[in-house]
Amino acid sequence: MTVRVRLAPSPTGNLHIGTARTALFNWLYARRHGGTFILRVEDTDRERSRDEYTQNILDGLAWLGITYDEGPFFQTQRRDRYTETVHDLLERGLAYYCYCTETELEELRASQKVQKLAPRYDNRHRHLTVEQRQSFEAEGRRPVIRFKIAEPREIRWHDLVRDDVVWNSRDLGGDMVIARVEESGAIGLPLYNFAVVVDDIDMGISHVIRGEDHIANTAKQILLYEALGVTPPLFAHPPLILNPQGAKISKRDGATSVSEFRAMGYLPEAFNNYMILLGWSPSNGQELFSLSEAAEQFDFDRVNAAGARFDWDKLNWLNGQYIRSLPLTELGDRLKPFWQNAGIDLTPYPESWQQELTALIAPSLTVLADAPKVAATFFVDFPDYTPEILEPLRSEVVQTALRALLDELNRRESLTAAEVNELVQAQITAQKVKKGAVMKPLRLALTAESHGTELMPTLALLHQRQLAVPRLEKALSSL
RNA sequence: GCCCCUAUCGUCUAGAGGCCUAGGACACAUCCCUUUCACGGAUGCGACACGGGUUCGAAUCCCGUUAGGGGUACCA
Repeated sequence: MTVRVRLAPSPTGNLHIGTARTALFNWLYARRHGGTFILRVEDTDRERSRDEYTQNILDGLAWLGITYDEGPFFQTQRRDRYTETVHDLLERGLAYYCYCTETELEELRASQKVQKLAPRYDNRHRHLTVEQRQSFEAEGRRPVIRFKIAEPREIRWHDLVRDDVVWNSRDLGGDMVIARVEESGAIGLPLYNFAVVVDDIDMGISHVIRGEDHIANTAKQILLYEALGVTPPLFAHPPLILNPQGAKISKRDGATSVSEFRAMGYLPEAFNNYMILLGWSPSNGQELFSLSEAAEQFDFDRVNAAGARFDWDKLNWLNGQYIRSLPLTELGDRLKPFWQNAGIDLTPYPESWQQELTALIAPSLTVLADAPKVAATFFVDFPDYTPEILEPLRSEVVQTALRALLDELNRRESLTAAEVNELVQAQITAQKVKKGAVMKPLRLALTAESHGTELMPTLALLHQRQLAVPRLEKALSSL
């Protein structure tokens, strides 16, 4: 079977993490089976669709490295096909004009609620006479097109993630609206469930892979396939990504769109890896893998049917793993926008210095955006010394040792971390002090911080930029 | 309300009737490395929701309960 799958996002918001994972599952499945991955933008909701969202979705997919083989197609450019199909259904008596007003429908639902019944359309306009239609038209009512849903009836399909799913047509809410009608009386824009089916048929989609929230739509769509005389595709409904509390993930949960994760400094490799792990696992139990590694064995029999909670800790861990596995030059490149964002300009410094800095801070990074903070001390002339911070420098031996070190530093213009280490060691031996007694005061004198990146390379990097000597002098003189 | 889906450590998961004294990863704790933090290494803590069946035997199959999630549009 030729695999043709699609991602069908609607441009009513930024690329959502759930959509991204659906994209991933589609992409992996296509890759695994040598199939085709199609991108189709579902922009029939004209009130909510916006071009900037389309752009955000395209950018997000590109950033993640999720490439598509066909598209992007836009539903608003395929109106003729929908109109044609609506006419076909109308002619064959499978669809009809419904003139109910919004108010009438609201009243219907309200009374159903009182009777503790499921809200649904009662198919009241299914058999309108010509006279009734003309009278509604004369009232100026604007109709919609509804597709007839026969009841009761069992609809079942074999879901690739949850095996057999059974639905009764009774629970579908009555005859469904498939298209609006324009003021001129012409068929207007189609509604989601209908447009999807027409598109999936036209595009030869073999597998519909989408979130669990679409399960109810599948039953409706299968009916449409039948009406159009087409064998439905196979369906796979992976579960939703839940927030840490176990509910549907929302804006309140910190971040929901791919662009936000990008801005926070997550690597696309790590983000992809994490999203796949949320619901799927390779047979060998491997936790770190690339997209292509996953594609080699991805299948729905290993996709969990239960929803997975989003866990920042694990994402952070993965991101750290990927950051540390990056070649230094590559990590340096990826860090660039984050330095820039923090107002730090690295260009005046030698490549070698930049690279040593990158190597020094790499173990401390969880996300790329951490870099400016971790490396802050390298981009100021002097840290903020206070009497409390410099307290450990008051000891006579410490001062002697630091002065000796200062003299040595003054004599050398540039030092490597290894040379700094030797130098410090030599001074410690010469001054007959304990290393532990010197290291902490040295760090404080250099950075005014008690914790930080490895001290010897830090000193070397500071000295290369002529910052170490003045800092030591200032620290010693402000005692 | 009604319909559908789901149910293994705090979290993500392995587990397709005996291999399970339930494995791994994250988190957490302790120790080691490092006279800092981080990284890294080691060890530990920690789960089959509950109740009935089926079976010689059930985390695995069936039913029910409970809990969670999703849906219930002239949104997608």
